Amino acid sequence: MSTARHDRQETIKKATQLFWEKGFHATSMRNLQDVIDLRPGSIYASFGSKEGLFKETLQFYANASLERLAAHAATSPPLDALKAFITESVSAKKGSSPSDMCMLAKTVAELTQDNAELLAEAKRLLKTIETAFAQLVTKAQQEGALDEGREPQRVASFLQMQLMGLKAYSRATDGKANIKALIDDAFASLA
Amino acid sequence: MSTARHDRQETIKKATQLFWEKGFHATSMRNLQDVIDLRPGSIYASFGSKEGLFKETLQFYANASLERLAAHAATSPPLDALKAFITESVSAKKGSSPSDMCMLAKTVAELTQDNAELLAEAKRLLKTIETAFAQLVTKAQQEGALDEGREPQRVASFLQMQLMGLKAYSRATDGKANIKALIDDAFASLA
DNA sequence: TATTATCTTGAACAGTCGCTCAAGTCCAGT
DNA sequence: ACTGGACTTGAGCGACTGTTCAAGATAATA
Repeated sequence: MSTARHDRQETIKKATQLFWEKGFHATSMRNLQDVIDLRPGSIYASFGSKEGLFKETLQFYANASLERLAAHAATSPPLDALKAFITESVSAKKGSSPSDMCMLAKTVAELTQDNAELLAEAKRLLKTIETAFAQLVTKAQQEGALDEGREPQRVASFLQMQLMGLKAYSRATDGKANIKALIDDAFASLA
Repeated sequence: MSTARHDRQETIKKATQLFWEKGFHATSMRNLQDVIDLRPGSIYASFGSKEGLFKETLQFYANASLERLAAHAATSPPLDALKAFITESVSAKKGSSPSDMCMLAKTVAELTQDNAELLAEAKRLLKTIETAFAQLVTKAQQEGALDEGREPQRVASFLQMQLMGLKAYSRATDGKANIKALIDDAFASLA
């Protein structure tokens, strides 16, 4: 039975914060040791390598995103849930989240085939989120809130692309741009 | 009376390729030495530091982008030029450019305040490109190709955001997604 | 309390990082 | 051909990288 003296989930959470802020390469194991308050031996016993730990933080991040989306979907109609999720993702208050970027998109941007497994994992998780989008779009169509002629997968692609663009753009402009207006423009084509 | 034995522009070009592909942190000075075929002493005499060289590659990249846009604008109506520029930027054949991402967006995604000057420079260059977009939008309005009610700056923001999203999304899906369709969707709201 | 199994520690490893500088190479002017 | 000055070279600097492992600390069982 696991009798670890440190909470694994809590460790992953702290590591996620740091990796999300600084990216994979700019985060050193010594940074991590300080932040998660564990010495190398423990980290390597738990996660095997820097890559192993990073992979778990990616999954942790994606999971948290899916849960946020599900929470919106539980209380709002599908389209409203999607818009609320995207708005919340993009316009999170400065400082409340480690980076203005989506951690998965940031990872895909940063890594190359030198870290093929991590790159593939980030792509896979993005696809998972997109699938969740597509399911909500389908639900919206069944409820009559959206034209049935549109292919759900294509709409989901469009939304995912928009979300990536909005977050990247928001970061590039220090959030000074009129993000709300951009989101409205983006959703206009769905109305 | 520059009598340098190596062409400075050519050096910057090669460095741009490498930085664009691997990003700032993952590119080591030893990688650079091999690719641009210069020893440390020469590099530091010419560029001062890794940061100094990177800064020049950012400017080189932005300049090349502006020139591409100008070339389209010289032979096509403004809106067509914009769409052509974006299409070309996003759907460049795999392998022809070092990364599927925009180098400036990639840099903004990667860097933090630990490299404040480089981060600021990348943001500034993105803004420069956006201004060029806005000028073309204004021209389109003067020629009657676009509703005058729209604020050019807002349209330019929207386009910049779309471009960032398209490139990031294209990278995340290995170009397997129907990018053409996404571009059409993006431009649809301007028609 | 003694024993055992598990978890944690931190010094140390080989390798790489960005960078410097004395020595060497090259070429223009005489 | 020779000299003077600009340019290039590459060994090597101190600091830092991801990682290992023998030794120590801790909790559970007897």
